[in-house]
Amino acid sequence: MTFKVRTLSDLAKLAGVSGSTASRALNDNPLISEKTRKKIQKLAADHGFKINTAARNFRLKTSNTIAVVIVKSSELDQSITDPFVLNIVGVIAEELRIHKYDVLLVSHNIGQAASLDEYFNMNRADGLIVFGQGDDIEAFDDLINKQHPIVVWGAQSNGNDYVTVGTDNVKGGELATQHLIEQGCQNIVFCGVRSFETGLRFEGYQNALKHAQLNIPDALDIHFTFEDAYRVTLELLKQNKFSFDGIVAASDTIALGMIRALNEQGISIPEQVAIVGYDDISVCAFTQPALSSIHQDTQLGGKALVSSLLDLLAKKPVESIMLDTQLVARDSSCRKLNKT
Amino acid sequence: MTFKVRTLSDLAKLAGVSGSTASRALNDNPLISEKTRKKIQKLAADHGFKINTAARNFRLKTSNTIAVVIVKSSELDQSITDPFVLNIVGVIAEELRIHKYDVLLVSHNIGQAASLDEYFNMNRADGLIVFGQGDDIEAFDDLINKQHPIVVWGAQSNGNDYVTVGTDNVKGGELATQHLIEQGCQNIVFCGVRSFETGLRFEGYQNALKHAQLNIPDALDIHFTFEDAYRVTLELLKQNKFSFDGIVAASDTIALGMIRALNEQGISIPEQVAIVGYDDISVCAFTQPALSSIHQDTQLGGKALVSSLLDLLAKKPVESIMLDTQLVARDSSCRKLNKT
DNA sequence: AAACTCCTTGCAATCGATTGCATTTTTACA
DNA sequence: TGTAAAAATGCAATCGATTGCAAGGAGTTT
Repeated sequence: MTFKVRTLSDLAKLAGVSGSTASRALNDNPLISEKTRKKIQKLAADHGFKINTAARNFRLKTSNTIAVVIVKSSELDQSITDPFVLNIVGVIAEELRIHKYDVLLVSHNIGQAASLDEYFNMNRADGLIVFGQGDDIEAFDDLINKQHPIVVWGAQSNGNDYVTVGTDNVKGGELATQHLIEQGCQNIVFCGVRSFETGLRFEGYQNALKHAQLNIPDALDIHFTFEDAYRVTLELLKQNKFSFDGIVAASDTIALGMIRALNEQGISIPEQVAIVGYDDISVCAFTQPALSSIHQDTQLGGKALVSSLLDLLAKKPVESIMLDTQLVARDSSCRKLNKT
Repeated sequence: MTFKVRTLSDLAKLAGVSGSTASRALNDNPLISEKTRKKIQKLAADHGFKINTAARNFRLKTSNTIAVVIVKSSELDQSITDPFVLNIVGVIAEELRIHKYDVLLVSHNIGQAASLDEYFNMNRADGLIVFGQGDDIEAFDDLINKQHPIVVWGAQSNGNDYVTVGTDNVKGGELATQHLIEQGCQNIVFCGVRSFETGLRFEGYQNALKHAQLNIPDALDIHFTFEDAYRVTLELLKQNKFSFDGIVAASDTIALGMIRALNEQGISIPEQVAIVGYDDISVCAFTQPALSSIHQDTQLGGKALVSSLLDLLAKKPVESIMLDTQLVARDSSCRKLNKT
């Protein structure tokens, strides 16, 4: 029975060489002769020796880790359980695995004292992918130190100098609204709490309404959860304050919660109220009625985030990316128009 | 302008003490006088000094990290994008953050040579939370080294000697099936590819049918995605091979995909076909018809996984946990029964 | 004031892998 | 065979924080 080979020098002793040789051999360094290399590599494999990553990373001042940071703007912010965010995180994890990076999953309260720098100071991550620009873009921007390799999911703000990857939120808002207008809606409401990203969607929504010379009602403040959307909508309906014939929802979760409430109150979709969601999460195609939505591709988005970050890490110049976005029209918004 | 305080000895120099004193001061070690401690802590705060975690972890042979490992049994295994899994991962991340642990998110192909031991050898994780017992329970069990602090989401297998946390899958299968029987279904089919966990659900389903002396049709092999469920169901319907009046789906994603296909073909739910899903993901309450489901509580589950793991790390004795599970009956399965 | 505590602080080794430079071994060529 | 060049290997320092042990200093007791 051989003894347990725990460290590099254990391995070296076993092979009758020095630690340096063993180290270089395992790293396929050509300084070491082919023969010695093979011998040591075989020995390592036979004894199930695995390099101590902690020691290695420490010595090399690297972490081989990318932190995916989900910033919570408030206690009510449920981003970390939103299907869209979780889905894109899944894509990122898979993508980074291919590039041999570890993924650290972190949720960070925007209130907490520390900035995101700590992940670098503490040598916990080589780079950051950040979600959640939230509603206070300046507070958010302060978190980001442009010296470090960071990519943010979202949109460019006026003064920000970090790299972003996201979709065209203004266009998304426009597309959704235009589509409803084309379906004959006259009184279209925007639903979703204000954040930097939803603000842009709201802007697009306003553009479309102005262009069609339609009235712009106050937006409904709804958090990004089924429950809140359901609650708020039901309340309005019961109070007879729901006078809209079209809804642009800031996310699919919101749209689905609203649909539920509308259905319960016997309001037909899309005839009485047409509705378009946002994100195009995978259930959309499978709800009843199927939910029209603005498609944000999680595969594309996740991969773009990763490749931009890898470029930053490689010191290559990186531009922010705005991915295209498009409307996927389904039953929840498509009226069979009678042309009279 | 003060110079950048990067290391502990930078800080020590600045304070005019030795590195050891600085280290102890920051760790609130009572060996150091109150006065010195406060002084150094203030200095650290003022200069934004953060301990280098990599160095610290290396010295202390800890990682302060829990790896959440999602085992893929095959290329078709989409676990990492399944809403239920992602949701519980979100809960775990939040919970571990409270306990000051970092979360490493890993997806691991069951095929790949290395066992899960590597995460310990390489000092990357202090403990593991593992998802995905898959279909080959022996292959899975081989991955788990009982010497290490590991908690698995799922069920106890015959020979396994690791700690599991999960819900009562047999009971879940039974509940769903009994419910459908009570609703008057005579020909109930089980839908979902075979895995260790779904096998147990299938067992419960069989128990209920046997008890009611009903026929047990062959289960339908469907992967855990909307798309596959939709495709398979549509195919059967078109070939007139869909002769069931009740469906027990192994997951909600499967149920939703099937509902979509049934709807499209004009089959009414629950009148012609009643259906119960599994997991009770949050959309269930908001689909149309609302989906009946077997509730698996992600909050409870996530917290139980974490607390069991923390106990293991603290060398406390830990028993596997089987959480209770229950049926949430909604429109997709509740017929207005006419008692004649 | 000597002797003895007790309280603070510093010295130096340690964790395991990597790497610049020095040293030894091998090869090549005159 | 002698010697230079090339190839292979080893020595020892290094990354930054922690900690057992030693040492310095203040205070107390007889």
